[in-house]
Amino acid sequence: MSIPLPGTQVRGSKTGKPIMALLDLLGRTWALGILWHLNSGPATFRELQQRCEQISPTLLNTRLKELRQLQIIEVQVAGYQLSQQGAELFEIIAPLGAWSSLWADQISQVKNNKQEG
Amino acid sequence: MSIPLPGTQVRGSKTGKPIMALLDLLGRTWALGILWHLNSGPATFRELQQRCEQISPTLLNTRLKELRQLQIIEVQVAGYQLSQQGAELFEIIAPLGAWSSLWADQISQVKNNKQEG
DNA sequence: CATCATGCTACATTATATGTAGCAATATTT
DNA sequence: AAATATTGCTACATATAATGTAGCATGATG
Repeated sequence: MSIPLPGTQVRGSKTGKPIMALLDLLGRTWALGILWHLNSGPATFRELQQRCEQISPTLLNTRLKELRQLQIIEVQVAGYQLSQQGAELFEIIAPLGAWSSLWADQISQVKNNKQEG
Repeated sequence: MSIPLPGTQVRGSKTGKPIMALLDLLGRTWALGILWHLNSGPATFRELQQRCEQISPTLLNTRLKELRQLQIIEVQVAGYQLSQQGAELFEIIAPLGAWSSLWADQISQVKNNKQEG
């Protein structure tokens, strides 16, 4: 898959708008997950693999290349880590954690009500 | 693809944590895009297709089913629209718009510097 | 110099996405 | 009321992406 560089045509969108490039990038398997799991600190390739529940090395490497080229993550002695921009991006999506818990409660409630009624 | 119901095993993750279900869901092609484009108001199937740059009906329908089952969007007389929960989810990701613009600027700067040097 | 860990690549298999055609149902026009 | 148009979608063939396992090259360690 080609890198969703803002300003260029990306998967599913022809407009070149930055938001579309970003949504393409984040819409790829495990992209959000890698971001999420990198927030807990730098990690080597194999450790990141573990954090991401044994994601296949093929996919991990593909996503890492994309995220590096787009300057969301970077490599330092400590291993892969969020770049400054990546950290800012994480701050935006951080509330998804809390939201997802409420959402899970909500869905199970509805399920249970349906079972009861 | 099976529906990433929080509490169950989802694509790429075995833990069942709500956040992993959510990241799986949002990580599917056009899921974020549909959310994004629904924020501008309810839409019929064909109008939503247009907003999403002629996304194929097959994929649109697949995503809509998932998002409905997970109570992020709902269908009313006006067509498809964000549910209450969906609107809250949108509020979380809304800042991605501004972030992506800064990001695009940043990336093009670096590109230009490389060309110059 | 043997052993082990790391960061990957190769490759075959399976799962997803894309794109076009078109159908059934309802709404609209003539 | 017959013809036409629009809508919401399904079917299906093709193309693209993800998964999973094996293992190689490199550098560190005993």
